[in-house]
Amino acid sequence: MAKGKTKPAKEATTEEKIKAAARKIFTQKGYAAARTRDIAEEAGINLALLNYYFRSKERLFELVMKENIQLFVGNLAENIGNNPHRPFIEQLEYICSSYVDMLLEYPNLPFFIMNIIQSGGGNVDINDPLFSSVAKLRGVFIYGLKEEMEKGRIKPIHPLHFIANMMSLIIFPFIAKPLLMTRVGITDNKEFESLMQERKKLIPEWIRSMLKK
Amino acid sequence: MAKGKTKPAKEATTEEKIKAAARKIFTQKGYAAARTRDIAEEAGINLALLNYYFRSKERLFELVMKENIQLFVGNLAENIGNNPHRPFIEQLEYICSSYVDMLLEYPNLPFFIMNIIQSGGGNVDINDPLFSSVAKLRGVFIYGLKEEMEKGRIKPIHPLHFIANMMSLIIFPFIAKPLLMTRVGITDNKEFESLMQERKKLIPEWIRSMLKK
DNA sequence: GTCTATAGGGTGATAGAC
DNA sequence: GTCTATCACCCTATAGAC
Repeated sequence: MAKGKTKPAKEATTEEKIKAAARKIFTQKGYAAARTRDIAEEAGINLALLNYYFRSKERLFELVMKENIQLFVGNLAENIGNNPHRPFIEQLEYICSSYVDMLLEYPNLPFFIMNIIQSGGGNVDINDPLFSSVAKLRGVFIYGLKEEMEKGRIKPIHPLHFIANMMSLIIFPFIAKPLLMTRVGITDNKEFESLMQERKKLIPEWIRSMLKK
Repeated sequence: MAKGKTKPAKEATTEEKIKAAARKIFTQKGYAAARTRDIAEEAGINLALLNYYFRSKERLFELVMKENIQLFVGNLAENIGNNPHRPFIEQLEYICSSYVDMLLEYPNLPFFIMNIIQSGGGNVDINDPLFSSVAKLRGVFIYGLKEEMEKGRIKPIHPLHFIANMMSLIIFPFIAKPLLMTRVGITDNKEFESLMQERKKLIPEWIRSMLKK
């Protein structure tokens, strides 16, 4: 049973170490600024091994990229898609909460995504199935929004404004973190994180008040 | 009068052409991904000339960077600073309007700034005088916010949340433009721009409703 | 000032020993 | 599988002719 080529998954295998290091470096610096030597060093292995396991820098990047995109939109879209009948306001609360949690764990993800959107590393198609898994989110979530509008429960708003506002309030602080902190005079990282925790509750409230008639 | 070493500024001088090309390429791709060859080609000149006028890629970048940062925070902060007694709500409206206008003209600026914040090209000190010219904005603007809170005219809010929300709503849509457009099914650039125009009025309204007691 | 040619250094990738 | 050594290429920067 514990035979076969695949390892017992006890300790981190070399391949996994490289991938982990690649995720860290790529996510931190983007494709162009990241050097394979950095990744090798971070993984504590030789540069040649990187090309032994993964054929090239670009292949390695695309691997990391797809996993990052999955993180960024996949799980979320799936959860939304699986609960299509949850009340609109609860969907909203759920999204904010789980997204902020995810970003607290991977704070560099927004920069990474932004970087590839702007025409970053590997040949990214923004219409990739991965990205368009968000279509599910759009379908369900925007449908809920329109329903609320039609029933006259909220102020009319263009879907793009709504989506933009929600994403902005959730994601942007993580991108602008250094600027925000110096601007407001915060130096402690813990303080920033606890403020982000606050936003999990605050953002839905803010959005609700925006939509109030 | 029209003598001296400096040109009559009739046609674009070579130096200016290079700088313009550099701004375009650097702003679009960031420091690491930009190649001096791209810049030279964009400027329609030989690569050697780039090093003749500006000593190195890094010097050229720092030049562009400082001008971009100036664009991003300078003029705004100055205007705010020069009208410290304008009513709070008018400050807010003015900021949104002029910032969106500026971003419509330089839509890649947010990407550029975020890129150097994340540890981009030249040795950027985020406590640079240029950045801290924003201190002026902070000083005046946050003061206005606190005053409103003390007078009980708005709901209490942490200054970071307030600044973050304002910046988010203004800036983020320009960063996420491609994603937003596919998500909502917009293909025409003009439509996106006119939606951004709408936001000049909408954002202050949204923020006001957030702060309403 | 502007060009061609090339130096100099770094980066991704591979050959080959172990 | 893992390493050392090295190649081939690309990119920045400069030398030198015009």
